[in-house]
Amino acid sequence: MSLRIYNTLTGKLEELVPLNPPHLLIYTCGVTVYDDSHVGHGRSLIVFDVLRRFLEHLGYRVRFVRNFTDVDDKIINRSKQECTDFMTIANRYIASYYIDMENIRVKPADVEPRVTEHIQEIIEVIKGLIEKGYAYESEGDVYFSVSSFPEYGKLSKRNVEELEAGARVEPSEKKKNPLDFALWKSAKAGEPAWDSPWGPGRPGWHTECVAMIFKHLGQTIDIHAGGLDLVFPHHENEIAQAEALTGKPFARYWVHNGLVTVGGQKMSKSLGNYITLKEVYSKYHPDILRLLVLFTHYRSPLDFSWEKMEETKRAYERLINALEDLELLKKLPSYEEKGTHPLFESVKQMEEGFFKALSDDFNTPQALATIYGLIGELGKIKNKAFSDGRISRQELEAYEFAVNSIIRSLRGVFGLLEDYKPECDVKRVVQKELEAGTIFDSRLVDLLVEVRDMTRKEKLFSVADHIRDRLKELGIILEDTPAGTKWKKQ
RNA sequence: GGCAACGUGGCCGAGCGGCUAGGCGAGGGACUGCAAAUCCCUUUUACGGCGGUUCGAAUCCGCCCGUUGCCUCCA
Repeated sequence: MSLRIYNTLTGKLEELVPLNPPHLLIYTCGVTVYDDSHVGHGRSLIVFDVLRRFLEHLGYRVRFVRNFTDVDDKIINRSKQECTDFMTIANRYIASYYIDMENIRVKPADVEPRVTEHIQEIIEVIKGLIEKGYAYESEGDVYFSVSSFPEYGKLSKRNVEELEAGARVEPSEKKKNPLDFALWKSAKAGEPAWDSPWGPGRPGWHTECVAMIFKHLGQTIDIHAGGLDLVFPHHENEIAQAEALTGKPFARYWVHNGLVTVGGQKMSKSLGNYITLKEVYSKYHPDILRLLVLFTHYRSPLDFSWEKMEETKRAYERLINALEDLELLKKLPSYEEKGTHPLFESVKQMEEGFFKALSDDFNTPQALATIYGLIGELGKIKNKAFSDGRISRQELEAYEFAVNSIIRSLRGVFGLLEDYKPECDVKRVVQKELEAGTIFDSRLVDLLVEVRDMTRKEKLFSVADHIRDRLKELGIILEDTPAGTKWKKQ
């Protein structure tokens, strides 16, 4: 199986053919570390994390690089506000980023380079561009000359004349052309600076990715990924520099994820409508954000709301219930039945559908639909077993087979259910909170459930209901099933 | 203004020439001591508007309307 994916460069769906199979080189533009990451960053990180896992699943030997922009105007401004140096700010938010990534279950990249550790490589790229006549020095700055690169605009489908007409770029007498962009910025007083052939200064934004890709991946990579808002000018400018310098294609496939909106408007720092990842995972299990992201096709806009988080949470609970119910079904008396259960075939179809959907432009919503189709079938088996008060061995085996298949698919590729263990999940969470001193011991809940079951057998329902009500006030939900009482948090 | 997307049933959201996507919500039923959970049934001209191509269009083409993104830093 291979992947057909939309390439921004060609505007078409294309079959992914790596340059040197089975090796696959992926670069994704990481974050600028001047503040906490928000849901918009989270979506991009989750999407490409899952894409990477899927490609690994397909058998590619993926080398995945994601950078940190750790020096730029916003970081410098922030450091001025706080009367500290830019590195303090960068290090603080890199640490914050790692906490976020752990909490939303995004795997670390194979290489996570920082701009400030690649100044020399960046200078080499700029020197090369000047030598070849694509860039020029001007009063300590260095600019890329857009008019020297005829293919400029090919990624974002713009032409230079239109850009010039609508240019909102501040006119600068240092530039020959308003569209020219800075490769090197001369240092102003009090700003971080590195020595260079053009005097002290720091790199412009777009060169860093080129230099880091050359160093860690090579001159031509397979996939270059990022948010849709990076297409222009960032990725356009990367292509111009890299291809001007090497004369080779820079990236074979350009993959961009759609943006996160709030009330239809782009989530962004400047609009102030952002929600940090920390706020999200302080309220919800990390899987729920992942599920929300994966329920939308990666190229569509995703409108974030807390209502949608609640909806997704309910959908997630339905999934978890279906998995957990295996343990309840095991407690029922079983009997022998002839033949193979048809569910085995459904599981096979689900798995095929799941991977087929992902192969078709990474259609995660379609892949989830196959999973939920199977969950419906599991519900039917459970319903029948509970009303019969028993289950056939064949059904139980088929159910377990299905559960294992769902877990394998969701855990391996989607990065969901990482901490899921049947029967232990809720208790583990409660135990964690116990250690934090915010809740009681799960063994005490077990005890109360046991006592309540005794009162129910004696038909002392008012006592049983009182226990259930009081536990509910404490955030513990009891559910009576034919196979016994189960409890969960919240 | 230029460029690029998008407009699907109560809401969200796949599909992109013929075959019930899926999720959430709502109503009814089964089950239950009562709940919860679960399943079943219903939500039976869903595809912005108007034309066109076709045996057949949500799906292709044209125009119009509306929303958004990019054109400045941005995942």
